Amino acid sequence: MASTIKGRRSDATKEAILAAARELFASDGYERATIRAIAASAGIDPAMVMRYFENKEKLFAAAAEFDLRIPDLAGTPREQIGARIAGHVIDRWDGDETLMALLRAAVTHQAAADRMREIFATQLRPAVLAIAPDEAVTRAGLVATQVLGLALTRYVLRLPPVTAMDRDAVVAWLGPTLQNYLTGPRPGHEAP
Amino acid sequence: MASTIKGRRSDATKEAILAAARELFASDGYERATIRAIAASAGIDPAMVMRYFENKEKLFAAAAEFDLRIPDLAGTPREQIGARIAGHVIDRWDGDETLMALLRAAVTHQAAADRMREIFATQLRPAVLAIAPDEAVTRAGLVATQVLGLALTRYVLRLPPVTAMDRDAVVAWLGPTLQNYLTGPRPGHEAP
DNA sequence: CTGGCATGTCAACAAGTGTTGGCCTACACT
DNA sequence: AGTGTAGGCCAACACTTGTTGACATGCCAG
Repeated sequence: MASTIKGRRSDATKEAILAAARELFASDGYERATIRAIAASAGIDPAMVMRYFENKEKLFAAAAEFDLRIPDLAGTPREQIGARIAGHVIDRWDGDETLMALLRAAVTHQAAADRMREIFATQLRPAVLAIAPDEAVTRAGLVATQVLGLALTRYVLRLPPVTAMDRDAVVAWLGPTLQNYLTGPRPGHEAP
Repeated sequence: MASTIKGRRSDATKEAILAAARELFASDGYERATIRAIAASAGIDPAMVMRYFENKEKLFAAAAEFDLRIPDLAGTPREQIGARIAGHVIDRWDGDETLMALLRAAVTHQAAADRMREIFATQLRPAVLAIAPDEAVTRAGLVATQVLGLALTRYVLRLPPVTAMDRDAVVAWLGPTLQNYLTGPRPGHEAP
């Protein structure tokens, strides 16, 4: 039996398939991204895709594995948390098309939407809980509305004024919003 | 020749097709909403759809005609504009599934995304221009990020904490955000 | 009644989909 | 050397899609 020391040759093509899948799921969505196109983009036969990932559903699940990499906010001053998150979102989104694949697919595909909710529940919600235990779940939901709204209009719909904003502008505008959602008073419950 | 006084009988089925199309485009997105399913939902033959609307593309265009019905804000006090818009969004969204059809389709379908940008340019942008001429286009874009983000998380992804918020909570949380985007100072340009 | 047009149905086409099984090739081990 | 096996390709399957053309049915004018 071959040793597992330096990885089998198949691991390379498996990774090539995953890269192609992420790219096509991101640009075309779940249904338009065909197995044949993914295979062609990876330079192999469609049957290979089925060999390594059983079916399209599981291929997507493997390609849509995603870590938000929410930064540790313990060190940052409380009043800068909003800006910090806004900046992080921009940075995280630009380098990785996985989240776009997930977002595009989640809109029409059940499993992708489930995954999105799962990421929310296991990654965003706990992070918010650490910052603002009071009404944490609602606050996390509000952050999601603004952050995903930015992603939708900027990377998917490409609304001109939103794509035109540079990193600094996004941080300057969205920072205060996120700050308020995270640490602002609960409406109707102003501090006395 | 038949008089056009009371509309031809075909207008009824044409409207039935449009209603079914809106419903299926809204719940399934562009590619998953098949002509056959739309026809079945309308209780007629698939060929009828082609007779009345040439092809799927044009059927969608007809079904996705949409008016945001942005209320006239001349009467409302300037500091309540944000809350007013937030409330209007919730109301407008619940009664009409056309916008959901548009949103779901826009994510994977080019023409739908174009339509979305067009609605932004012809309906939202002018309304913002009337309120805040300074930096109006950017402000309109920011409003779009928050409003579409709410729509996405609440009606499409159905993130539990977002669907759990009632109308009042949405207005209370999003109102100030929209207010700031519309009438707040331009970041880095605070009034002296 | 008879023609003609609007309204509708049926069956089929060509293309594209996910998926499968058989076959080939090259390399690692004995 | 021979051989087993992992990696890869080809052709085909069953099915669904948008779309089309031929054929039926009703209704109104003459």
